[in-house]
Amino acid sequence: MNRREQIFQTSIKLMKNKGYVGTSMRDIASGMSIEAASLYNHIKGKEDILTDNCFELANKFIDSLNTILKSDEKPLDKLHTFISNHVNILVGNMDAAHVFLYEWKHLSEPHYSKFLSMRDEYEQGLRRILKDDESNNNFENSSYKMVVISVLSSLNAIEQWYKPDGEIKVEELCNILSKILINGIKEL
Amino acid sequence: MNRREQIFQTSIKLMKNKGYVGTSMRDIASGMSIEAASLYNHIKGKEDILTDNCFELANKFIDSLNTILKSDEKPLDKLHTFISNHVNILVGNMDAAHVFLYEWKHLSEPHYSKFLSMRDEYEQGLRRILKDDESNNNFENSSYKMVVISVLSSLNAIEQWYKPDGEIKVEELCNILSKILINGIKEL
DNA sequence: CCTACCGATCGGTAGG
DNA sequence: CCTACCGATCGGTAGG
Repeated sequence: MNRREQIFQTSIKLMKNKGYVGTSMRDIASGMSIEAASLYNHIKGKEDILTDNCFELANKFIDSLNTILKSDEKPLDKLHTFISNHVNILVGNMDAAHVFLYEWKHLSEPHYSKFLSMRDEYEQGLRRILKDDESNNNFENSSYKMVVISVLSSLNAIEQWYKPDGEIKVEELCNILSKILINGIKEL
Repeated sequence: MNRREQIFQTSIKLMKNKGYVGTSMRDIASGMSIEAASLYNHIKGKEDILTDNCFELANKFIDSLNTILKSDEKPLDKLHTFISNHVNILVGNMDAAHVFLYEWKHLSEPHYSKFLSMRDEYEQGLRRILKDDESNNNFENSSYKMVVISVLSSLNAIEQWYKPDGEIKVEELCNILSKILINGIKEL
């Protein structure tokens, strides 16, 4: 891991606890036992950290979505794959996911707008998958936004409680969440 | 509404968009067309705003919980009431709820610890209600934390998409969410 | 409710 | 990677 990646990892951990604005370059430097000025040999500025982190994850989610949309799986299988991919991205990037989920609003333009449009693309993708699954195409149009956000919120909540070293394995996690969510919406 | 309440309302709206740390006393003053120094005639400091907001909502949730726990409703009805109360508190305080949900980590001690213990109390209360409902007492002990947080996250997501003036009414919202969540967990 | 101001800290730069 | 430093802004106070 190079110096730049070390700075990112240190920053993300601090920002998870103190927020993006509440984490100073001196906090980050101190966490790496160097001076704040030295950070600028590896990154252009504080915003680099937030921007790179947010889009690295956003790209992973969008890549996953596009792979699913292009595949020839059956709709219900697509939904399973979507959930599984989403969970795996989160679990594989717990600290980064927290900053991605809760600090993106501090992105400056044009990143802010770009991020929002990627999030929208992702939500529309899940909506597409849900609509193609005929086992629940009987709920009203106005409910889709709610269902999509509810499902994503439940999945994203993993970041709040899941311990990668705990007793629950990732596969088990995917299975339980798939059951809860698919049962929940199929009879709407 | 007195001056203090106006300051709170202005602050909460700003903090929803820019975060607690990212919102300065000068931002708040500017939003009220006064000088920053004048704010201190009505509040002791910036922390007042966050602390009061977080505990006002925390108390509403805990009060709702205690009323339900003391009632003699059947377990499944308690669950319905819990969901309905939770949704109504959120919908009745959309801006405040956002700050409550995402800015509490900037609380200083002893408020920070107090807040966490209240959140824990609320989660344990929902766990109690779920356990007493025999229609889903068949899922494993280790799943409760996950189920509790998933349910709360889905409910809290309302704050992200619900428009109080939109086509979906609060009662309808409670009904749909009850269905999704109770269907989702009953077959676990 | 204001003017005037405080020490502390911010992100970042110059220069080595 | 450091020392030394910049202008801007922070939360907050004194005094009226």
